[in-house]
Amino acid sequence: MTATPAGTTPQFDAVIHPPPRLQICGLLAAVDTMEFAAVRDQVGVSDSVLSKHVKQLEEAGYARVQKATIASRQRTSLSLTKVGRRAFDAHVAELRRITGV
Amino acid sequence: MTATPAGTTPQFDAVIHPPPRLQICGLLAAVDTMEFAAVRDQVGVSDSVLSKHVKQLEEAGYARVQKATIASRQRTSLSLTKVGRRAFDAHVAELRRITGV
DNA sequence: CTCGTTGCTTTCCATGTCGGAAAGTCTGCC
DNA sequence: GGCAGACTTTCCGACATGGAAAGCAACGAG
Repeated sequence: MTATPAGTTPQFDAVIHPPPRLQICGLLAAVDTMEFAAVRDQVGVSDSVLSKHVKQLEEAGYARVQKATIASRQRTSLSLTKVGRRAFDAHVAELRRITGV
Repeated sequence: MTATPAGTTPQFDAVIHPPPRLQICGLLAAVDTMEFAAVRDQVGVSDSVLSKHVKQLEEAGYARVQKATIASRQRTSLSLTKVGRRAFDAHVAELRRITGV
């Protein structure tokens, strides 16, 4: 077994790599949960585009979408799953390896 | 002016980001020059694919292709230009920012 | 109860990018 | 002149992406 510094086995992940999704994961990795609108604004994409990317992360089992109706307003919050967090960390480790940190 | 730690202004670069090119740049950034065949093998792509990616890096002014006939063998060596090196560093800085190092 | 609005989702579509396969180019050797 | 080596370019078919617009569900207003 090849031990890796951070404890993560570097692994390139095509689902995470594309710019918009790398950003989404980066944002979600820093928090527990973030609202759809906040992510959309931070990433700078349209509703439809964010929705589509989140869907891909969901299908990969990396993200979770929680809908709630709070104060009679629809609130959709996003978060990374445990698996997603690991995949993200592994991908980042791989990027570091590739870019020769 | 927003100063950046490493002295590089983070800047996402779409020419560098795609996996194959990120790898190529990563390899070239670590050396002065590397031979075409060596890069091809490290990156794990075919001649044609490497050739096409290198061409894109060349057109962006990031890579240099030097052909020489040494010992009656064609030797094509690749290297990053100063601009390419800066772009790569800036892109890596941006990746770090996004992935929240 | 019906309508308009908010907040996403899904569909449609026009581009773009990618990689594999195959043909092409260039150079030196036989 | 013909052939091999080392890339290059061309020709696709397969996807991936984003913008625009139509869909939907849940309210609040009238």
